[in-house]
Amino acid sequence: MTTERFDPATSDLRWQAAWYAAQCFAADDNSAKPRSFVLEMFPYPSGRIHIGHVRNYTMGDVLARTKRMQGFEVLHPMGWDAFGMPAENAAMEKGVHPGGWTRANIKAMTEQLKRLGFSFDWSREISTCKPDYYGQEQALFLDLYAGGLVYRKESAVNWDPVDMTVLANEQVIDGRGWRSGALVEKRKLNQWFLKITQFADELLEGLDGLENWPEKVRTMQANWIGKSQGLKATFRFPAGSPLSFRGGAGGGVSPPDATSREEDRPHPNSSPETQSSEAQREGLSGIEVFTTRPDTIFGASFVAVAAEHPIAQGVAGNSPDAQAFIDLCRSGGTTAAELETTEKLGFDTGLKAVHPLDPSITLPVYIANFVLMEYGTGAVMGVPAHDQRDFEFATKYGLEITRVVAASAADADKPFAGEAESGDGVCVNSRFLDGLRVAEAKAAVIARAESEGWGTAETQYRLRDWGVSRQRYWGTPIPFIHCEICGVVPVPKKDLPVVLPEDVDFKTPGNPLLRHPTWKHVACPQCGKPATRETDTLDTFVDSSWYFLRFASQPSDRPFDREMLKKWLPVEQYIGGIEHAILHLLYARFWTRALQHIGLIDFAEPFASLFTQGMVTHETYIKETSFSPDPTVLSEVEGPSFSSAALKEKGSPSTSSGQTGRGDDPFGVGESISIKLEQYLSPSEIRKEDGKAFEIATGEEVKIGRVIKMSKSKKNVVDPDNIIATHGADAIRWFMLSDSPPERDLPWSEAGIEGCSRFVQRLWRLFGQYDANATGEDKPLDRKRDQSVAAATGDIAALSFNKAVARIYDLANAIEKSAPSASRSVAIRTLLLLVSPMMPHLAEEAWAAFDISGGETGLIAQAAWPPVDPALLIEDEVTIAIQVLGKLRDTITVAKGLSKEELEALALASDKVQRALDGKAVKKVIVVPDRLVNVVA
RNA sequence: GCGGACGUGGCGGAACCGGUAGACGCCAGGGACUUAAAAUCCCUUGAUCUUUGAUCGUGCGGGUUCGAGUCCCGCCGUCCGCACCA
Repeated sequence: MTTERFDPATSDLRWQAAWYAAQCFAADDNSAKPRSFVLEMFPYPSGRIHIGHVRNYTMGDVLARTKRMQGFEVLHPMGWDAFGMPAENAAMEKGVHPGGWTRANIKAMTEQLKRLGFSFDWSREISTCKPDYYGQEQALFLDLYAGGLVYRKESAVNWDPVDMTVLANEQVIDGRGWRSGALVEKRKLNQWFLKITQFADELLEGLDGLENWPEKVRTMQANWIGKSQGLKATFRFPAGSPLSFRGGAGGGVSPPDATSREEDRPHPNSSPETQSSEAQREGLSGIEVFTTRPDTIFGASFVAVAAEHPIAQGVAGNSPDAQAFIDLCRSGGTTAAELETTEKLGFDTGLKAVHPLDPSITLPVYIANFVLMEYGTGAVMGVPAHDQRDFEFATKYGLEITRVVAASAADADKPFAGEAESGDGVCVNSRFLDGLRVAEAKAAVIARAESEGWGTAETQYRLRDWGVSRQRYWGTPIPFIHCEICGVVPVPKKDLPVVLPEDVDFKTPGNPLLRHPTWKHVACPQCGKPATRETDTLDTFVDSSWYFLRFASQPSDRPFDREMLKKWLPVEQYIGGIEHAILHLLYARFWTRALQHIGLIDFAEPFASLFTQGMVTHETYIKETSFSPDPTVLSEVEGPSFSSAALKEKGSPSTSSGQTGRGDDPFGVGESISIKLEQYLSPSEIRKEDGKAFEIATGEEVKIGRVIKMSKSKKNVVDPDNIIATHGADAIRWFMLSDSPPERDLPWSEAGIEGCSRFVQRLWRLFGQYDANATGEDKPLDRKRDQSVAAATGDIAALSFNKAVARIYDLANAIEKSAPSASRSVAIRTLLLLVSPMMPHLAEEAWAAFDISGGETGLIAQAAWPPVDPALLIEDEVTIAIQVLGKLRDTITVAKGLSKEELEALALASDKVQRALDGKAVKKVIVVPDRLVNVVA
């Protein structure tokens, strides 16, 4: 072997094999050492590892390796989130089996991960698509069912009539299925739900204890749960004015939809069944509203209900105008931009509602387009003075705007500056509430409502129960059986796992489980009569809601070993992308609490610390081609096929202004039009020179675009395999840790990876200078060494890898500049240990090749982390900044620990200080020992 | 609209608790070595000026302080999340 250069191509594989042979990353359940569970979010086996994975797993690996060296028993596992739609799409497009496709991807990606030298305990590998995993998931699902946390109900879903499947909201684009392009229908299907709302409060309050989670994630989850407290109040209809639509000419519109709201979001701690009757009653005697501002109740000037509200439906039964208005509401868009500009519209039903605190006041009842059926009671009291939406509505329809909250009593009749005032203040024009602060008034109104029986304190959540049914093949079969006699019957645990049949076909759209000739036919476990299996499968987010438990223990006969979980859980450090801030992390928290609730585990929160890493970004390369269009092409430019092909119109006004320009002068009679086509080029098609980019094929300069997340459509992706082949695993790992703080985006660059590669070689040369027999002491280098260890250790613990990297560069620079000595050899050995978690292959190679191990046998992966001598951390000399009036004028290097008087004297003795003082009298001198002296003149 | 994060050289970014702004890396420039190139090594590198030194400089405007990138008040901008949530 030559020691001239480090050769990753051979070394990487050699040490990966050595680690495997020594089993040095297998976590010992029975170890007496302190434990650490380091976990990165497991990947979906899409086919190839991408650079984001590399960043994620490098961070976790550095942490895991460092912790091992520091004497921890580390659990650092890896697995596969292996169920999901891409496998089925591949099946449909390429005619391969989802299972075969997934397993092939797992195999390929496992090789890629191993090639990067990650210190995973592969003996604990999990694939969620294997029956030994999803079978235990079915068992847990049954346990949750037994614990009352699983229920079934009819619910509206997005149904793609072409693909014959349910689509998630994110998969519906402009009302069409993302794959088929078919108009999506709303369908009512019986679906399985998990009662996450029962834990809404717990999940919210639990966030306070998650101090080692990013504030951002905690905030996002809190917003998602969306707790708001207020009053649910009934505004009854006047006596003697029964609702005309009840049983009236309008065809007896009973309010069947009255139940829809409650069905969509069952209230915490109450079953869906009790809610519907409650809701039905509500439609009769009055209108139930929810408000977070009961203090403003005397400012109410109308009541508004949603278009889907039973009262609106009832009115529509008698009034074509009302029906037309409801239809209008439904046609409105729901995108942010549309909502921003949509005018508040209402339809006066002619109905009146009585103010609960003063029967002499009656309020008009409107159907309004801004009231949502899905939230609260689907009806609001309109208080224009203190709610912006109500304000706009009242302004449009000439309704009264009564101020009931003001800065002070003196402002009781202050006019409004064109908008509602939603802030704090004191109540005015509010009778018994006058003078109370908002918070006091809220309590007073609620108390009154409860004592008089027209309302109750109410907490509303934005969070809905978690619908887990998917009409898909490639997922965990929901372990239930439908029997005509016995109803819905759980599969007995002894019959688990309910295994997915392999012999399915994807030639026709829809769920293959539904069409399978035999699979779904079973005997009812209760009565033994012919019955059918549930053919829905579980949302894949269920799979990832408990996989961390399975990593800690994998008994074959139950989901986990409770005692083993006590040893390893919660996960000490979880690392993954911010894109999972809500769904995955909320579901995993819920699942953990649910398991604790039903008594299966002993902790409430799964992840003690969470770290969300930034994305890897890359600049884009844009080739602009101009051409003069003929009319047929121009018309195509407007079409979706063109605009979706990464094309933008820019530059010339006639093209960028689009429709308007075209209307009166379609093709720019007075000037020639050129359209700029923008086409993205991939980094491999580019050569860079002096900060400019050129297309290799043509030599033409191309525009360097924004640095953005790597994506196929922008072609700004780099393939980890190519980088490993060229530079080795350590260089790419080093790049992932360098420069950018790990929570921020990391811009990938060719120059950057080359720099990393050079540093790998530079370290190799430096390690080659190790001389076990060198003598002599180098005190400053000793100090530098210990300071570097102390700092880097802290930086790694804080996941500030970029800072640890800077410390390592710094130490390497210092060693290179130093003369041979025993200190230098110790420093080289220390440096090697410090970089070993980051560049493990180089470290092992040098450890062995240059005999740096110094008597320690075995791998550097098993060596001890370098110790720090606290005495060496203390400098004996310090550089003192000398300021005059806060401006730096001089620095002096003195022995540490000089007294204030000595420092003051030294500062005043400085020529530079005297020159800056220019004869002015010194008023006072501020001395910060061992830091600075500031002379104030 | 609500919530959150951020704003420092050509670039990525350092800077403990208010105490020498720009560590470390990249890019760039100059030099050494070489027949040459690569590789490597050394030096320079915030701006300006009258350059042994001075002035300015952490998005903008104020303030507190002996001293502010850091604290306070008011703006501007960028990014992210949520959104007619009553």
